[in-house]
Amino acid sequence: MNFIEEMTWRGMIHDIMPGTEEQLNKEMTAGYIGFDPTADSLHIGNLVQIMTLVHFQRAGHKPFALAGGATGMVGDPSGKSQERNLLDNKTLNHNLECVKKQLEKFLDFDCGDNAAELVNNYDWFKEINFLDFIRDVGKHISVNYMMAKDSVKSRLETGMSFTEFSYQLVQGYDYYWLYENKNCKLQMGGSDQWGNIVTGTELIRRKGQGKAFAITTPLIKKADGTKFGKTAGGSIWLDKNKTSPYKFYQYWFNASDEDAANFIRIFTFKTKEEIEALESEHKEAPHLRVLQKALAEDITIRVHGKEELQNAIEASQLLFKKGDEAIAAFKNISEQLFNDVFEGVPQGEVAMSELEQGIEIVSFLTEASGFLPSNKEARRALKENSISINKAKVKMDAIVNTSVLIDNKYILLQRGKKNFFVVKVV
RNA sequence: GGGGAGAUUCCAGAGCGGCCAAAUGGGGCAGACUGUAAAUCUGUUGGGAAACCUUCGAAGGUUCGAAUCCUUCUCUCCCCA
Repeated sequence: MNFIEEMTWRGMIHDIMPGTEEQLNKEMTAGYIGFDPTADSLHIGNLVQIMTLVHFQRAGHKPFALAGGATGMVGDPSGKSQERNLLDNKTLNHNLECVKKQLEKFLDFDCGDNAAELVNNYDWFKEINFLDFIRDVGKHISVNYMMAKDSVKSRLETGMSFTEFSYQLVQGYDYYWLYENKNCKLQMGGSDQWGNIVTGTELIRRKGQGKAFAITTPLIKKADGTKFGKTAGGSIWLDKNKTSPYKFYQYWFNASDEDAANFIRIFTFKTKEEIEALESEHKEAPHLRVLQKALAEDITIRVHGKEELQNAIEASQLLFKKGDEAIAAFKNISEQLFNDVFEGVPQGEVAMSELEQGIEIVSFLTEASGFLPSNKEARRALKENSISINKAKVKMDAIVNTSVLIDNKYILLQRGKKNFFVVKVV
């Protein structure tokens, strides 16, 4: 199966420039995707592009991952309704380093002819001065053409700086440069990048008299219409310090049936047969969530490794066990495992001396442990019957004392099904 | 430079000088139903046990009383030059 076929059945192709498939079938082709250093970590939205590059490499082509040291300084207006604030150089460089490190984890940089390469567009842009750029590059692209782009058109009402307006030319030049210097004939990216990519192929056609191609991936959507990769707490990051492996695992595990079926095609390398088998298994016994499980395991292991996955699974099992079973499991846990398992779960501390005297539930939930922000919130939660201590629901008038200690050290607090909090007694 | 519009609680968006901690929708959280799913229904969504306290871009002022009136300032948007 070739690259295009692979991408097609996985639902990862949104738009493709005519002639692309012929080019890919003809020879080993170099292709690239750009990543902007807007944060100090990539998030799971970028994972689509990463997977695309990996598929590309697996199909025998040569992938380039471009870190946008230069484009990051300008700011891509695509999909943005407002002018963006520019990052200062220090932040930008820090972000760039972090992003580079993450990208290196996914691609094979040492496999001969089609080994992946990492490039930074700042390396060629730092040599270019403004006058040369507007003479040699700007001359080939008309303002009319640039204005016709969606990213520009949609901003005509609210306004847009010259800086952001120029963005497509800067990105276009990247493509041109890679075409000239690395024989790169394909650029891929999210569907919002189509305009920018096409400016590049246009530049290659006019300035380089060459032919270059483009593929975009669809914007990933969830069935309920909410944004993919975002939770109330923010993005799901690939950096485990920003999103713990436990949370990361849980994000995928909690995917709806419909989403899980789409995600497993996009974010794993499982074959069509494997996926279809999983799907029918899932249909037989939906409550087992085999689809979500397979999805979550596959991605977590690739991003965080086997060990972190194990911890995430153990934490999940422990936290979602029912009643006595959970407590039993909890009691047997070693301190080491406890720390690993609950790394991503918020924690607080309470003094043993206080606990011995007994603490009224409301103040235990707030001042003593720091689980909930205010007494009012605590009362509300108790009224809603949503608070559990060690998996058992508690009432408004409860007094917390040493009798609820697990292993003489911990208390597991919980609000609702999914919000956990560990109190360590010191 | 000239003219106009606006800034409200997480977001959008109402808001007669007293009955406004502030309508409504969205989002969030929780409960029921489940499968740690979706859909649906219900409750809740500044702090305080309460009296009451702190909030409606900022600072002053008028008033017994201001998110609502006045002054200045800051910021945003639109139109004209």
